[in-house]
Amino acid sequence: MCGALRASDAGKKAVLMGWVNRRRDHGNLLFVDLRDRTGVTQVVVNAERNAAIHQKSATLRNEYVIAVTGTVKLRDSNTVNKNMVTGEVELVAEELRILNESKLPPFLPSDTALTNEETRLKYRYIDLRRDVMQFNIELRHKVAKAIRDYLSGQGFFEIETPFMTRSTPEGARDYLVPSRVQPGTFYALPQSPQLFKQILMISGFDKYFQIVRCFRDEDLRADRQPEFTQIDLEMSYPQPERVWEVVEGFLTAAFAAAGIAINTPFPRMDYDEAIRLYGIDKPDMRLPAFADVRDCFTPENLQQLAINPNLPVIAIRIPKVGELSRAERDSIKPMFVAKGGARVFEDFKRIEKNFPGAAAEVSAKVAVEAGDLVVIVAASAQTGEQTALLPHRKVTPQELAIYASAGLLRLALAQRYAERHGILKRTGDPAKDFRFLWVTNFPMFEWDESERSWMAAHHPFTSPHEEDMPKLETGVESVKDPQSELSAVRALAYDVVLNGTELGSGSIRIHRQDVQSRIFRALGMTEEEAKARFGFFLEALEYGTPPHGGIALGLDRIVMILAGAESLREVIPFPKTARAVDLMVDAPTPVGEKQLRELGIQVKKS
RNA sequence: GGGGACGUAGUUCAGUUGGUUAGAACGCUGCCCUGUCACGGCAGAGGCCGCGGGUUCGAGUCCCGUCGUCCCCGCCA
Repeated sequence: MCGALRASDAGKKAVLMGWVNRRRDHGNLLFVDLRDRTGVTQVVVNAERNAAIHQKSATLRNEYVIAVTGTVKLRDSNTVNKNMVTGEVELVAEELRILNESKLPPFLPSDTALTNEETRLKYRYIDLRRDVMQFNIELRHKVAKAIRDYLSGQGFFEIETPFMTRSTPEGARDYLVPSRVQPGTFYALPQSPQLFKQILMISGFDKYFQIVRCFRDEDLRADRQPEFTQIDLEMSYPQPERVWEVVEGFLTAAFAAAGIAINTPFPRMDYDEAIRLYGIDKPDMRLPAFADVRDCFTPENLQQLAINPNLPVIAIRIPKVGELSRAERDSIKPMFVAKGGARVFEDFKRIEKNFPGAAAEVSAKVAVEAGDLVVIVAASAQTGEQTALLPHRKVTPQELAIYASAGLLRLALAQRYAERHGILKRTGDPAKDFRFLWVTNFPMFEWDESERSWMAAHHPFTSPHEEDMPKLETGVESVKDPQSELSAVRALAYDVVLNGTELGSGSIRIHRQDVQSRIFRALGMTEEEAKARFGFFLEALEYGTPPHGGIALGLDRIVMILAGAESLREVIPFPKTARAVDLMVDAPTPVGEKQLRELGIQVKKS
């Protein structure tokens, strides 16, 4: 291979095949950098030594595919290229075959400037030849293999589940596949193999995993593709800690495959605590938590600052930002996403000037050091009285609005000043800091204001905490009652978070049919509705279901972080654009009348 | 569904207040060159300024619409 030859190979015969990466023509002496996925080796063609090959080599162009037979030669010391692993040797061409010519590609794999994504995606096969993409795809393979090997070693079976399955319209929108044999009916592509893996537990395969494609018809983001790969696993009889142990085990193996050692066990944090300290359920632990500094101010201070004294006053500290100009400080307010009466009291300098006592206490509480940026987020004094909405939550909706606003600002500030403090820098930084975290004890239900109803926060197969079970028995009206005790039910659910990215989400499942029915009832589903949607599953639960639980992690996201990439598209060979289009194959497309007729489908002409 | 950024040569970009023939670098083509490695030198080709409409004596530049790519909010059990 083109990355294989070393000084120790000098004198040997070798055959290299690959692409012409670059050609340097010196007249009677010509160099060809020959590239394959392993690297680049310099081929030398000398007119004096072999006129026929020299003549042929003059016709070579970038991206031609060639085979070169020759002798490996140690380079003279003054011509060694220290930037190449093969730089101590070169291949002296004795035979040259042009295996295929190439049109001039729109961009070259060896280009240093990155072409726009539209062109890259249209000519993805050229783009994938670039060494970064070759590295990322190889990394993806290594990570997936390490996980497979680890889980197999732990006694897990990899078992396939159907791609053509049943639509269960909850959660994300389904991709649908029309049935020809039964016109008017549709399969759905799985959003996750959730019910199948639970049924595999009922079937006696007590440790299951699958590296599996999942599909969600929702709008895309840099870290969200409509089809994506999950490391899906389920096991019988686990405590949450046992699932976490397995995940920590395969992540250790996966990161080791990328040459990175990580520490286990991962720290754990309650959902409520994550909200209070970071304003988000997937905190980035590389940055300091924020602090409630309400007590640092006197009631008079708060009044003068027009801050609501009954709600948290959050101090955000971003380390090592350095002195900010007046203009920079003024620009903080516009980047703020305000929720529910939250405001930024951005000019901590002004607070220092006008309220030196309070400012000193705040500085002490958040442990300010020279060059740190401190921003205060609080509710304005006009915020209404705390309503009794969700009285059973530890964090009230008004408090949540402040925490969430502060959480968004914290990340926005950290990203803006990433270059200065170096903490969130993703690319080009070899010394990477990986902070894993288990977030646990999520609420079982979330209040959906538009539906005026409680919804399952994770999914309806998640087991509630044993001691919260009685709170499910609040009557049929409770699902429509924002003040019902449902708000206090905690789920045996957990997320694994890395540097502010949700890597995966799992739970201990419900294994008793009566509990499952109670959850459906609590969600306002009648027995008939539940039966119509999940009848097969409710029935299966009745035939000796072992306690079970599991998790699913996003493989693409893991590889993205390991690759230091900003987008999933950098670690997926054939990704889709923000409008869910494949620019290379040009999908989706309209289909012909005949195909539609066979499926019994009519398309509305617009 | 909403907000923002961008679209000029094959590629990455520049293009002033609306004003003559739209530029640079890389790439490409030809010629020269025996130690380069992002080789070098000389010469050259290459443009529907995303598309459509408008304003204007005159539009890459201003206005309206439209298409595409990217980022964010909503959405993602």
